[in-house]
Amino acid sequence: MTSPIILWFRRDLRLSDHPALTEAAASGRPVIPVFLHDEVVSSLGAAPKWRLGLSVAAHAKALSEKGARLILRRGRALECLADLVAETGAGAVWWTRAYDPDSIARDTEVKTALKQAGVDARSFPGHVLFEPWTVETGTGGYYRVYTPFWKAVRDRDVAEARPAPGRIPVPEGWPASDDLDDWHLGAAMRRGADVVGALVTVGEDAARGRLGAFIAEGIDNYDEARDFPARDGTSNLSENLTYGEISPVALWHAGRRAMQEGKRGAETFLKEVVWRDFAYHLVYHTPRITHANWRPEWDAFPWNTEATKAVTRWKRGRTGEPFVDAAMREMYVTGTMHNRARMIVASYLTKHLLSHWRIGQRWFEDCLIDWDPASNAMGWQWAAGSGPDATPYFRVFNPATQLEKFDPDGHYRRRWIAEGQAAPSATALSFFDAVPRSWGLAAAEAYPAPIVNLKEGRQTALDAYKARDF
DNA sequence: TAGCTCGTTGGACAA
DNA sequence: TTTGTCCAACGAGCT
Repeated sequence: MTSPIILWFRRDLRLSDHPALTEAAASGRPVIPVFLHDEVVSSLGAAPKWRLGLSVAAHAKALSEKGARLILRRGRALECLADLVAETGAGAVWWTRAYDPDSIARDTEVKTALKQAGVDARSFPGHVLFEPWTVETGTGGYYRVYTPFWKAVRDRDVAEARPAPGRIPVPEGWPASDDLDDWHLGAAMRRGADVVGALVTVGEDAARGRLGAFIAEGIDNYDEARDFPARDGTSNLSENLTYGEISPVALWHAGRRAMQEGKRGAETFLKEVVWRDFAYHLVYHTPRITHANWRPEWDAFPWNTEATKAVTRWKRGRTGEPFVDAAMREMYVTGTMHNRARMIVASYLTKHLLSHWRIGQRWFEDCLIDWDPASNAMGWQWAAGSGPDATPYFRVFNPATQLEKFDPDGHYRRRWIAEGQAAPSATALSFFDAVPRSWGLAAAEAYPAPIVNLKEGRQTALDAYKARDF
């Protein structure tokens, strides 16, 4: 059989360690790489959509260097693929599996319809280390707690990452393709692409370089340095993992090798990679986690669901709480936020402001270039207390104490908060360049007083949590 | 099966 | 300044 294989790329924009591509290239049949601006892409937030555009461009370039093309189409996935099958005579449509509910709904529809039409519609692994149905508790259920999950997978064999195919067989002619620029994937990005663009690391080669640098310089001290937001102590690879520019398998083996070489922080790093898998494990087994309280009894909790002034100030980095504001500004300017800072702003929103985690989740979804449906849902529900984690309700992060502990020299604070500084840093000033004029912010203004007294806010939250009647 | 141990990331306060 | 204890109590997962 020599009919072409349509290789439908989604969040797997790489050539190496790509099981579907490897098998397609090895088949000898022509391969038609495709990326669709489909219903799932349409629903992305501003920053992830913009960042996706960069990734797609990089992937198209990488494919062109192999003599192939990335065909772009816009519309519902099933219709686009059915059209492409008809136009090219393709006998197969292959892709890398996704595990979030929206993607599963789309993929199920596609697979069913294509199979009915006699097309070899097939999905492959590649997005996670361990597919959700391959990890089971002793009684055959799914894991709800991370540590047992980690213990269940940490000693598993993971196949080595596969190199990119040396050659990708191409069809005799290429189907028509949209022009990526016409998709305007960055149109909703409020802050200038030039601001964030200078900070992103795009594409498979760059991601691999980033991993190499982290393994060489960062992983040894990762367990300690990762907690300090002003230090460059993390891998920063979430941005690349999100779009599949690098595979979790590549991270796994790099981490394992580092562990064998005695690098101290290697195991902590591996655990973080597995946390990402755990998030996909949860989203697969309990898809409601993306939009509803994982523990339904929390539906009775009196979250504030309104867009209050306090919520607006949280979004705009104007709470008067330096750690919270620095973090929210960091996210607005760079499209990322340090992990510890994510916990702190989430705790502040859901506890001190008693606002619903969905508000924060949506804002993150709009602002983060590394937005990921599984990790974000899990993280927000963990912070709020409604998630699959036995976090006691009295665990309330104190942003002031956290600042003392994890930013003792004030580097993070000064990096992002210009007000009150005689000579503000360029990064702190860049926030005021990035925000819309309608926000009416100026670096020369006084830094706002705290909108919530931390002690009172904590107590209000504790009282509300204690009074919950479930 | 019943019992046991433990739970990513904390805070406040006492000693 | 540092260290220990309590804040509650449940359910996951193991034995």
